Amino acid sequence: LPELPEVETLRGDLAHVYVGRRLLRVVVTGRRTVRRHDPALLGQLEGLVLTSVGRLGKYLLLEWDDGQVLVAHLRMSGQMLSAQPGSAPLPHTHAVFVFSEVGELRFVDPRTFGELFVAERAGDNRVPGRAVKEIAHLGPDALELEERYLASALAGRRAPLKSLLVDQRVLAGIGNIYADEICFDARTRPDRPGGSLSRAQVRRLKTSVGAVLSAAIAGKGSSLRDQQYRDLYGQAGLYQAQHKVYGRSGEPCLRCGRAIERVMFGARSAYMCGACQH
DNA sequence: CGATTATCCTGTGCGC
DNA sequence: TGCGCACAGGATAATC
Repeated sequence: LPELPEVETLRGDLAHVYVGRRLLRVVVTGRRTVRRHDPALLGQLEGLVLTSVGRLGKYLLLEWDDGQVLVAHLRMSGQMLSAQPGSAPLPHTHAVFVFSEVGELRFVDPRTFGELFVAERAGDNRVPGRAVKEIAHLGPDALELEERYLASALAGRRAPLKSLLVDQRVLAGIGNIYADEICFDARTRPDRPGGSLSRAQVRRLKTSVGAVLSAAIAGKGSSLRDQQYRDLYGQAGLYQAQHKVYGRSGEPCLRCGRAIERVMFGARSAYMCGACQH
């Protein structure tokens, strides 16, 4: 399940391989992959040179030399894979981008929740994605989080902290796995009302957001048992070995030894230690 | 605002 | 060994 660390890992690899290369051809075969506009619009990118690869939250922003932006979201099962032209495509390959010199970029997505669309940049482009109106509702990127903003975003909120952390309008980039890991690192219960955190707890939470996400990026993201996250080269991430709570229901807390529990709220679950998270 | 439910979808892994 | 089904959850919308 790609969240910020996985998307950031992919962003770096995409930039490394494809920036400066010319897009020769685009073929979209997925019926649902481009759904905000006519899939044929992707054809407008043919002949352009990729100038940068940005990221806002879990959205990838591939910018071209005429100002267009190809926006991509992997959702649950999307993958972007480099491939040699002529090699056998994986099942569920929905789009293929053929580049000069460096081969193909393939969009593979079994569950078809992922999407691609072309946007026009408009206005402020200092922060990647901010000039794309389709994702204007996103809060600040979780890696750019400021303590003052976090404090104001949580103030007065009765919703569970975890619900706020995974709300992309509040903060962009955090999903189910890292919300649990961040709450554990901050020693804060995920089911606490967001507005109940003290100033010191907000500060610690802010630190944990940065620490957990940075460590996960260093570990090239998390690949769970379903292996749905793969990097550009088809490799699994490494950070799952460092998960402290996610998926560890019943196993001992690495801090205090108490069994990790799984608590439900709404239709979603959270993993936490009932002894050292307050 | 918040809580809840549903929708999209396929691979996996469990119980029987 | 095989079948059926619950489950996984990111984003969004609808309803109360």
